[in-house]
Amino acid sequence: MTVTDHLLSIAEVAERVGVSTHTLRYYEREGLLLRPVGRASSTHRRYTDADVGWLRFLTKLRLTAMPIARIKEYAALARSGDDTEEARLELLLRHRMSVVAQLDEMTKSLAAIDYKIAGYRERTETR
Amino acid sequence: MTVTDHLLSIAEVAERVGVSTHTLRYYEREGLLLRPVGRASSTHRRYTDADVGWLRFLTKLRLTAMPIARIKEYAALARSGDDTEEARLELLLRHRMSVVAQLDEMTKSLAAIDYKIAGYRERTETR
DNA sequence: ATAGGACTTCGAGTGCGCTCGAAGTCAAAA
DNA sequence: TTTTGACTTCGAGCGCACTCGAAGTCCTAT
Repeated sequence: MTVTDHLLSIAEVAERVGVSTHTLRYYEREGLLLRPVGRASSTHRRYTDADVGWLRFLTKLRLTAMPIARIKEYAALARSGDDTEEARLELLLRHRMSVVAQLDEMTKSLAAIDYKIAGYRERTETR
Repeated sequence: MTVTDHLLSIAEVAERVGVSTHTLRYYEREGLLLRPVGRASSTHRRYTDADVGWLRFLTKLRLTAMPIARIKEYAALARSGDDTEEARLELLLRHRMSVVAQLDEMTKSLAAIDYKIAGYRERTETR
């Protein structure tokens, strides 16, 4: 918390991170955040830049199909201190394998789709 | 239907296509197939090579996150004859855009994950 | 001071894509 | 011929990740 911290409302964070305010509250309920979100006057949430940074990373994990439960594990490790760094690294490395596999499958599927498209193109343009 | 056709049971198709027999029946119920699956003795399904080919392509559409409903549209077009080829081409082209976008987002996410991994590596290996 | 809108919690509802189970039928091997 | 196990239909159930709505509270601008 330095002087340069912008504390953001939930709506501002939703816009910056690209999810709904409902989803932000859901993630918090599920224990996916690294620490309790600050509150203005003990009710309205106030997010730090660090919170936003983590949420942005979280959305990348989701985008690469990491289940909520796995992200929860990762967040729990991160909350448990520095001696869980190795475990976190291993978790990310395992996830990395899955992402590479997904990219590979998608790329192969794209090739099949392109092949089909080429077929239609031939028959459509020769008309 | 040539002499060289291997008619396959649902279990054999499930194995070849990489989905469960339950899923195969579900796809059929949902109207995702191009034509009625043949039957042995009017009960047990018998799939042709063409059926398997379509199912393989169908799984690639699913793998690239095309919703069941869109696949249903595509199959309906394909069933409606040759004059829907242009419409099918457009559908596939639109889907292609989405696949490319997904690949791009995934690749960017992978970069973020790799960046995080590199950070852990530094701190873990310098110990 | 007051109005209006953004925020709060909490539980319930939704949509998608399967996945399962029951109850029964069929067919290939011994 | 009998048995075993793969097949059939049908409707219901499930898991995931949100998404929504109700009912109430708080902040900001006028």
